[in-house]
Amino acid sequence: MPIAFHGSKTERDVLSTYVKLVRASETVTAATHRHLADKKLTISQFGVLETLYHLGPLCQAEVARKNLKSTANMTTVVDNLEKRGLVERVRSSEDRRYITLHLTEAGFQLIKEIFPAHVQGLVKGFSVLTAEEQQQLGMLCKKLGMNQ
Amino acid sequence: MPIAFHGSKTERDVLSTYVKLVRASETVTAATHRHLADKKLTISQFGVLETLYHLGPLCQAEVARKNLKSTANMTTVVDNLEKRGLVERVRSSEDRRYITLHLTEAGFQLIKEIFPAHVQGLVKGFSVLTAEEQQQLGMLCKKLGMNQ
DNA sequence: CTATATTAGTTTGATATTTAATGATTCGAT
DNA sequence: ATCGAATCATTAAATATCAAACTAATATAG
Repeated sequence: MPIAFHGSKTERDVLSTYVKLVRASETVTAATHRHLADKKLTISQFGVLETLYHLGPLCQAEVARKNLKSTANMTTVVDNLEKRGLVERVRSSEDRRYITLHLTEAGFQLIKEIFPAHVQGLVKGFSVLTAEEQQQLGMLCKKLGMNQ
Repeated sequence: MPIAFHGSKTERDVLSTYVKLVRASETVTAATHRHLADKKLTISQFGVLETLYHLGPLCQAEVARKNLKSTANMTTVVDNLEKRGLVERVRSSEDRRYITLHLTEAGFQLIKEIFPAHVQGLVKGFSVLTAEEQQQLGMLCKKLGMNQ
């Protein structure tokens, strides 16, 4: 017995918009990260490498915040990147609670090599929208993301 | 040594829009699903219950498709829902490859109880946008999601 | 100064998630 | 009628993910 949702129009509209938002995000993400499999990188690992590539050495908690992840999760992801020799952990001498993450030479070369394809994938994924529509989408998403 | 990204304007704009899209999706999702912790439900478990609640009994592969997940993942999530007595697996007699998922009475009561709060959370999350902006956002996301 | 609070990182325990391989079943084309 | 392709579900192995509890280090209030 299917139970159709009989909320108000506002509620039905919000549900519909929400589903579209999540699907758009996940569809574009899946498509643009598909090429990462070739390099045996997960999306999370790519996120860490990209963060360090563009922002330079950062402590784990900061990388976690930028990637919307917990510090516990960051421990695991960094463990796996470290095993592969793509990042290095450096304990800070000023404040010994902090561990600064650095790209190794191998990590730097890898992210430098794959980042352009990532950007091209995004450009292709967003090409169904005009520049103006993309700008509009960004503005609306920014409002949503800043909330809470 | 931070490496600023020096792509074309198009590339920089796409990257910026993409980050906002993902953040919007994850921010709204996290906020609206926070109350699930009270019921010891994960987001994925909620997704399955909600799908069955609104569409009626479905086979696992169908539920997986609607939630953008793999069938292997669905096996795990359903295992955990079944352990708690919230769903039942029924092997189809017509085509014995299929397993139809049914909400149990307990599962039905649970999703019926928590769904309104879920919708209210979404309404609140989206309230930073006008109805027209939400409609616009949905339209743009739909285009993105349909691609690939 | 000392007690308390806060912050960074880890560990543990549980669930999620994917890919690849496998078994069971059905479909389809010859 | 049968062989091969396709589909559904499961398993295995690896990684991800979070909350909660914990350690270590620093900051702050009294």
